[in-house]
Amino acid sequence: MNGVATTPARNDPVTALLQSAEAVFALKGLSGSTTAQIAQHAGVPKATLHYHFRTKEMLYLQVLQSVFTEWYQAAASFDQEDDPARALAGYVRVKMELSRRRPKGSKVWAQEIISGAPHLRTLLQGEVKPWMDGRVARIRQWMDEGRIVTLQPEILLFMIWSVTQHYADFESQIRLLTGQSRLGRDWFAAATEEVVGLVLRSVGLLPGAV
Amino acid sequence: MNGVATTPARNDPVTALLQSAEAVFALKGLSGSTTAQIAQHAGVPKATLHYHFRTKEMLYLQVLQSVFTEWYQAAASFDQEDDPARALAGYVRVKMELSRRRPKGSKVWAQEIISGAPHLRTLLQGEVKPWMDGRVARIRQWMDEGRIVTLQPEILLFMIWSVTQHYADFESQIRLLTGQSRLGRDWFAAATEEVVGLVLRSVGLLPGAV
DNA sequence: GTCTATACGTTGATAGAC
DNA sequence: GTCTATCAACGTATAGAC
Repeated sequence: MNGVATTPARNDPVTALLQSAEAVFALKGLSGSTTAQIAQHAGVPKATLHYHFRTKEMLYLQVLQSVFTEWYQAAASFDQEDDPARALAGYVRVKMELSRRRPKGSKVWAQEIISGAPHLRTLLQGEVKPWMDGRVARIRQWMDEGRIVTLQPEILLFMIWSVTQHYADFESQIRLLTGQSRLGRDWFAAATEEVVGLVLRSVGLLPGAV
Repeated sequence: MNGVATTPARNDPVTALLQSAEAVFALKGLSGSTTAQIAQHAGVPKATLHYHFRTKEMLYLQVLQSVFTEWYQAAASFDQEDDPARALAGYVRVKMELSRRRPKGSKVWAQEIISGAPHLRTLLQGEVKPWMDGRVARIRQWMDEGRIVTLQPEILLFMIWSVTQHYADFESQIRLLTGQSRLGRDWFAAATEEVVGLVLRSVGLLPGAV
């Protein structure tokens, strides 16, 4: 192909097309990607793509939806702990693991948001917003109980999202600046624990060294 | 135009084209943007674009270079203070201010990185990397002197970049989740101080509430 | 369900008048 | 320097054979 790392195509053309679409959309976004690229990457003719997904946009929406579903399930880890340190650390670790395991999905999401989120408006308002409001209430309770410092809860969530997704979205920059050919599992594990420490200290958990 | 907020065109076609290019590239990236869109947004015929910038890619490179130059100058604030709290707080404030003032430039940069940074390889290795190495040395010194907690310095820089640029790149998501039609100056100022607090606490500066 | 062939609009870039 | 007109290449999507 053309700059797109080849992924072995599954026998199932739908699965192969979804995977290939995620890879191609991650590199060029919706409007910059072509159905020819996606089809070639999946090892099927263009017409097969248009048979299973009526339009390029339909395929794109399915990729976005799939990424969101996985993120949404991962977010459940936030609620499984009462202790703020455990809840936040767990959430950060899950998000970092998703950045490592599915960086292309994160990149598709990021480019859609950067482009003004025209295809995510309803998803953000209908599903992400209510989830966030619930988490905001919990964070506020921790603050009221004096368990974490007082701040605008949304800002904390934005920090966690931006820092963890950075390791997926800006992976090429990180690689170039740290001189790695790819972000391996060990490096990622070490970075994850550093990020956990940063996040916990940032809300006043963990003792500072000063 | 088509989803692109109209910016009044300058009399100077080159300036108008650079501004319009930044706006259009921010929405669609290099391959998703068309010279027709950029020219129309600037209020000039396509041929005028190709007269002043030989190819679409040349125009794109000038936008990227311009964004980098501004970021690089802003980064000087990092060195003007010996005290880590002042240095870090100042750097965060400058980066947040740039996210507010020039969000489109940040978005162009972000999409280029997400796409694998094919046009930024030399810039990142030749200019950003050396700058980072210098800053890493300073951070390490602060750690050795026990003024901040011990961590991988690069991770701290990545956090500052991701958190501050998030307010430019993911602005549409933030707007939808916080119910604002745009991120105004006052909201941004408040968010900036929250972020400053998060960053300072994350390295053990500022007392935690716990 | 899968493919080849193709319709038909859009694209980057230029030619050439002013 | 600026514009209108134009072109060859490429884009999405479909028709219709197997």
